[in-house]
Amino acid sequence: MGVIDRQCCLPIHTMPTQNTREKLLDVAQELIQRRGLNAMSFRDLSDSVGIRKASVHHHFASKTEMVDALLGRYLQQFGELLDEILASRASGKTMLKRYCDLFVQTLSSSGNDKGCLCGMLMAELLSLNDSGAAKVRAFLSSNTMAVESMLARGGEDGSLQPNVSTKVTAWMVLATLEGGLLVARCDGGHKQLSDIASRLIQLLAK
Amino acid sequence: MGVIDRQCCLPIHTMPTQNTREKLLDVAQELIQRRGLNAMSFRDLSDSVGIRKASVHHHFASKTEMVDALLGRYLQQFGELLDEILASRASGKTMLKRYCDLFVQTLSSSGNDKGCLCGMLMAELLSLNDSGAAKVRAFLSSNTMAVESMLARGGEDGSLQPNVSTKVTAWMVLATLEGGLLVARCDGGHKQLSDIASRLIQLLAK
DNA sequence: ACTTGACTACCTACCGAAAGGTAGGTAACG
DNA sequence: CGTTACCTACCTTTCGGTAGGTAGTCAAGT
Repeated sequence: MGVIDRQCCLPIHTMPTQNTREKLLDVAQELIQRRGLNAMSFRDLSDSVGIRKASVHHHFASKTEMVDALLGRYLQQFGELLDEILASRASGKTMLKRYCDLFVQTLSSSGNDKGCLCGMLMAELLSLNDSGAAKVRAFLSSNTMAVESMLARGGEDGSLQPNVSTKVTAWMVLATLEGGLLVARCDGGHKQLSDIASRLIQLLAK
Repeated sequence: MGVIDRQCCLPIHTMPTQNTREKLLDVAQELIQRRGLNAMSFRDLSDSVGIRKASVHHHFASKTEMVDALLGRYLQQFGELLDEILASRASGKTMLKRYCDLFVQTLSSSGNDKGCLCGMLMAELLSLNDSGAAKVRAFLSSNTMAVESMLARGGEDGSLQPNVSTKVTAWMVLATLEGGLLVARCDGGHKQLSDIASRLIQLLAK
């Protein structure tokens, strides 16, 4: 009762546990997407959330464990976005457009500053533990599977070339978007990524 | 005369100055391509080359200055490779294949471990100084210009679609290769990147 | 021919800051 | 009374970077 949080002026102990943990993950994700894993520290997290650095260890025993937890959450959230697209009755081409928009929005909603979480971590793969690296690979796998479905759908409904429904093409689409995000982030911004995605779809359609 | 280098058993002062500096850049490039900029330290460099950490500062005043010098060297070397491809009398499609091979070879010659130097640094862009960031952008610019030339050439000689000779398509090609390198490095290796590149060229050709 | 002084390429020893992480305590909740 | 969510205080290691010294090279001056 008498103890007041200096930051938000609400009684500390009335705040649900999950909030701080989720906030830490939010900040961690933000920082990794902007600066990269090795340019982010526990001090950055604790300062942003308003707790002490040591208290972060109450939620995550180590940095690698935190990244692992972050990847778990991210995989689930991204999986839901993929399912949402795949569950619609849109054409394959429209699905692919919506999928590309996920990447464009990452850039346009952040002042052209954020990369893909897994894209950043792919570059810093050797700083991850086995579980973290496996989750990054799981991200790649679930994405290519989703894209493959879209390509197959597009081949059936006539919105995309029928013969592009291959695993390799799905990998190519993912590579283009991940690379495009990386490139556009440090050069032409979301407009550039949007152009790249349009050109990609155009090639797969005609 | 009497003073002997512990490492190579050659008189220290008969060894040309440039060697140590170049060796440091070699090791730095290797480490950045494998682990990333922020996972590499001056101690890593000095240990690999066989001098003391403080002596690295004799060659490079700071870490950012070292990365800047590394990027300068890399830009020049990569520029020569691009010129070599563009100066040949091959078809546009063949040129594009050779260009893609530059990325595939990075992976296949390193046990699927190395990424593109500028690809890694694009992810860690905020850890660079202004000059370094400018050089990364110069890398992107010179690459897209080169690819654009290849696409134009391919449009003329009939080996590629005539209407793909746009800046946007060149950006797309670069994005696919940078992203493909990133993806293949942590999943399917050089074979996967080779497949992605083949599929890309196929789309641009037919 | 001999000395001088600038220069190069290292060295040892050290600095403050920041990193990830630990130990042990406290206050509220159920 | 145990659990949760924090705290202060402190640890070791590593980071980029600095100060100051030493041995050898080399060209100019006398």
